[in-house]
Amino acid sequence: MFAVNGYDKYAHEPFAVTVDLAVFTLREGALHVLLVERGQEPYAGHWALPGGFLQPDESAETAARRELAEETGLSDVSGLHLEQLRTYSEPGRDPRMRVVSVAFAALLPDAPEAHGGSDAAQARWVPYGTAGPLAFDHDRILADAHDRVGAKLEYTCLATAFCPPEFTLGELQQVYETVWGTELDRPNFRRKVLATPGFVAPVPGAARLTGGRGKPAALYRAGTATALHPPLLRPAREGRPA
Amino acid sequence: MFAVNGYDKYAHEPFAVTVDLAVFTLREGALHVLLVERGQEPYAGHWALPGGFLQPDESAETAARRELAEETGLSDVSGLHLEQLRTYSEPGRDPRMRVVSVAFAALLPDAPEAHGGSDAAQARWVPYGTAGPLAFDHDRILADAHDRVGAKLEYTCLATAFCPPEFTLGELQQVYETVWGTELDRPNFRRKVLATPGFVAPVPGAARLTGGRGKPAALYRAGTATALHPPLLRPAREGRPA
DNA sequence: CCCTTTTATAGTCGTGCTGACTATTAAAGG
DNA sequence: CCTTTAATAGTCAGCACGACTATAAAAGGG
Repeated sequence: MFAVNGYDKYAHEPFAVTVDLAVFTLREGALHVLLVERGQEPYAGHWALPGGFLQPDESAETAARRELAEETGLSDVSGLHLEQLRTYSEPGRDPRMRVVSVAFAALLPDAPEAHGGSDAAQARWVPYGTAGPLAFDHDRILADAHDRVGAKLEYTCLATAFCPPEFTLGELQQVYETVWGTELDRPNFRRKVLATPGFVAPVPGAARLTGGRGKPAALYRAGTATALHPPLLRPAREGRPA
Repeated sequence: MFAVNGYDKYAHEPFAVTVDLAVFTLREGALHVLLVERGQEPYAGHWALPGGFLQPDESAETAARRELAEETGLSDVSGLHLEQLRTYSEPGRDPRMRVVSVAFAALLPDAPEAHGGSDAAQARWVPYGTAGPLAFDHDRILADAHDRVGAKLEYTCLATAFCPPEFTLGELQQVYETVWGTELDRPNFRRKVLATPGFVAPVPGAARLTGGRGKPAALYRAGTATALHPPLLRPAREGRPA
């Protein structure tokens, strides 16, 4: 039996607990999200965020990383950035049963072509914003994830999580521009990043020559810092002061 | 029976879902937290964060607000700031059973003397940091909540949630100083707050005269803005550049 | 081989936010 | 009436940031 005497004055109901993942990557200068196509009702044929049930012996973080490995097909997801977003628990969010879902955002430096992994459902990278209405409340979760990632770019070193181990400052700037949907001044961005200790570390003598048409760019690695003091604020939108 | 056919390839286990609340207020210039004393094992006699089980027909937010009303004894908690922190789901966090807990932070402008509410367990305001080891993983939850609140003071108008409907700029400054544990320059704080449109709105002709010894301070209400652009950054600690 | 294009990198200049500091005003208390 | 206390006003320098210009180093085309 599930009930335990003397825990609280309320009898407690059991809930199904799932994890849902908003997995972001940059492909060809555009922000992409990993989606799976649902094969069953409800929302059969709709796209949804990858996810699955929490198993008895694992935490939500462990389950999220397991699902991430399964859906992306990557063998090693241990170094990837995975961050808990929030938990969605509205009673009607799954029409069949009561499901409480812990949502995560994951950031990938490069996108291997998605495949179903061990699941039958196919997974696909979709440009952010082009997916039609997603199943359940996944539109909301995805929008919340995008907001969170955009906000964390301002005051953390999160942007390097989108980049391969060695990257140029131009690639790092593209992360900001793509996620924020704005353009940044290149010399100013460079000055700001280099002036922040621990944000990036130069790779001595290395330069990216592959296919570039202009002057080869110096390569950098992610530094040891995690926070940005002061933050790298995104440009104020119209109607917003300062 | 709880299982539903065809949901996913995994058989899913049921979990108990609770909400835990880190309720903060300012009493006599010090940050206080609402704690309850446990009467039963495990952790009998230890202090713990208030909380309880999620009921079948309510979301975590609804449950949190219900618990907040019960534990504080306040009749109207609808205007209080309540914010989801994150979800704690490590398998061993409750020694008896598998419990997934959605943690919230709540901010109160003024602290009514706590009482047990409808619960038998007594609730008490405790200065932040003075409580001994809390039950379960509640020390971690409380520390996470404090971090979150401190960080959100920087870039949101959250500080007004600690203040009564009408407050002075000195009281608002005390919120920052108390939560951050630092002192701020009064003229500079004033300049910054007044220069941020929508942070506070003056109450025309009103001044706080009660008991004050110096010049009476003008009264303000919370403005319509929610975010601070640019943010009000806390002073850099030693060893931290910029 | 030169010239254009492209991209990275270097530097300049002015504005505005901020920290540190001083001065003034308006109350209470002895 | 003078001191104390706290709020409010104002000053000044440093620096971060936006906007902008200039130079360097590659590829490509005639």
